[in-house]
Amino acid sequence: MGRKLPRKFYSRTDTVQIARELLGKLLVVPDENGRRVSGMIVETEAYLGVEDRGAHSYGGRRTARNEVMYGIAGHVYVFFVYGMYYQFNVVTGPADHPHAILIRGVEPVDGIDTMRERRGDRIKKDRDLTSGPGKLAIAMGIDRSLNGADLLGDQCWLEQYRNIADAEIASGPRIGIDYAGEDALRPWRFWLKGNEYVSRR
DNA sequence: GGAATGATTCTCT
DNA sequence: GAGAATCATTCCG
Repeated sequence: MGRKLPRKFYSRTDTVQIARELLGKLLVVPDENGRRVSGMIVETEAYLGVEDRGAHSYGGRRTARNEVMYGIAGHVYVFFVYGMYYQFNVVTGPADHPHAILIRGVEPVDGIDTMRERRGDRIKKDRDLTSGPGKLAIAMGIDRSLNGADLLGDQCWLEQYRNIADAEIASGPRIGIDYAGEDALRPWRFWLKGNEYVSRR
């Protein structure tokens, strides 16, 4: 069992670099009985604050929903989209530097039976448990109650897990932000080449 | 107050 | 590959 990544990991200003480094880290969210449910991060996307049309904080937009993006690095930003899915993000950089990284895919490590229960019987292949941001939120038990949680606290956290070589990492445009114009083309999505739990390949 | 829409997924065809 | 599901949040008036 690893130990929690330090605040310093999150508070650096280069969010794109942090998004790369999140690959291979373990996301741990204990269940209601305190048992570990975890997955190795295999896909991330960086959202770069005020100058990124794809980000909720574009142009300095600051609302009740995205308030935690403006807070201390190493906290969790959870929001709800499409009337049915939660998205799990990690806040990076200094305060008032509203950057965040979306976790889009994890490979199940601990508590895979719990994940199967949460996802329901219709999920036949384990591959479909956590290969997408909405799916992994369901499987990991992520909802609104985690919004604003501290990754150095006990509700959820990240641990060192596997070392990833640069050659294993691929990058490309982010998903689902066509409205962002030029910024939709920026290669700020990262994933582990060939991993089954990447949302789209 | 009301209308529009989204950092998605699933189910057909 | 298209269309539905489904609602909190945002923006405008």
